[in-house]
Amino acid sequence: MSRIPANTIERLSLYRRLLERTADLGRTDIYSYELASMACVTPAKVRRDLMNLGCIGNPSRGYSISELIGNVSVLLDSDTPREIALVGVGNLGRAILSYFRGRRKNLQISVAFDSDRRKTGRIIVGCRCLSMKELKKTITERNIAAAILAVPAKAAQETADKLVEAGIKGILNYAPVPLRLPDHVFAENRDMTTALEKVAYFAGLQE
Amino acid sequence: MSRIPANTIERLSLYRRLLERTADLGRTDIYSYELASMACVTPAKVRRDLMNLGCIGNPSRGYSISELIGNVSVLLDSDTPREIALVGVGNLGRAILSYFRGRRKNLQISVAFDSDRRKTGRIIVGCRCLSMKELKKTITERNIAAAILAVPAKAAQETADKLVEAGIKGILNYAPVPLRLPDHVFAENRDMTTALEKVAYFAGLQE
DNA sequence: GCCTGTGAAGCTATTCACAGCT
DNA sequence: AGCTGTGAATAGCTTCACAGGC
Repeated sequence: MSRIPANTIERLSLYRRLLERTADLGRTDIYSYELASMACVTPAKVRRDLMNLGCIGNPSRGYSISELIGNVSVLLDSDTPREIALVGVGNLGRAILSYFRGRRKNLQISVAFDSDRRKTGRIIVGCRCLSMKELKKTITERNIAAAILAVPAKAAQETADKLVEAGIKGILNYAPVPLRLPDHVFAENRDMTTALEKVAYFAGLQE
Repeated sequence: MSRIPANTIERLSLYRRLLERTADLGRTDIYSYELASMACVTPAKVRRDLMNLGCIGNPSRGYSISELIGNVSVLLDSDTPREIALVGVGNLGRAILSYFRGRRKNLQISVAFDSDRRKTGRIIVGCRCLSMKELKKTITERNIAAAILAVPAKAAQETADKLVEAGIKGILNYAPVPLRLPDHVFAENRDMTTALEKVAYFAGLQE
């Protein structure tokens, strides 16, 4: 499989959602400048992304929407629906559960873990919550490759270590600390404090 | 003001938190490789970042922690405490409110807005929630420069337009759609769907 | 004429590598 | 000896710009 830039992967995820909406409107083809306008990026970027995806367009009709959606899906969706694990069912964890509830079926949070006895064994926002003791066995047996980490900062590293030990290959990290992980585990950090400080900084620059 | 890369700004936010913890342990100086290890980045990156910050280190002692924290604070904190507005007090909005509650005083969510009558006029997670009608006046009068957008996808663009009209200069966008904004308004998109699909993709690559 | 596909150029961020300092 | 500061090299991403197709 050829090398597709991470930024392109992110945009392909967005394109797919935009294209699904466009297809629902009855459109069958789309020009790069139209998709660019919807995604708020440049047409050149769209064409380069679609080239990386392996799609070819037609100068008179643009790109086939169904072909684009299909190719993105081949790339982003596993053939078998992917299970995702959530660790940490606090305020943020619950918001994440409700956010993903009923979205793309190919990518569902299918199990959650928390150390709080009052949460374990229950179903929270439609998701079974298990204890931390059950984490390794569950993730290993169900062959879960990706997890969302929504635990407090001080528990983040030890929790990440458990996930790695269980065989996790990717972590979406909402804790405000970086994770020390082996090279073969992918991490995406979504620290809110950093994001807010960045926005405040750039908001202040143009006064 | 010289041009500091966005990635450096993000790391400086992280460095500051790590350095505050280190200072609490009684340390007064730190080497680039130590800070790099804590932040999970390379020492060269740390040195380059600190150079951009305008800090100079000493080969025998490293960098003065208090000087680093001071310089980051000059850069990231306004002289007057910044107010942040939150728009959308659903599950995610409330999680964000509770996350930032009691953190860095210089950067506090001081007002929230929602279109739901049952929420407006009340105090939710310690934050006054006002109606959308009060948005423009409140943000303009209090000169709020940055906002967090946590509304459903279909309300995102119109809400962003209202924020821009009120004079907002930066938006932290949690809605799963891109925002069409004038050039002078900074946006940081934190779409969870994209983030999760990216992690799932890269988690799948190393199997 | 207006679109796509893409080599080449341009830009930005990261890393190398080493002189200079203590 | 071991660190910092930084020019230069590298890598990665984006944009240009234009040949080619409908």
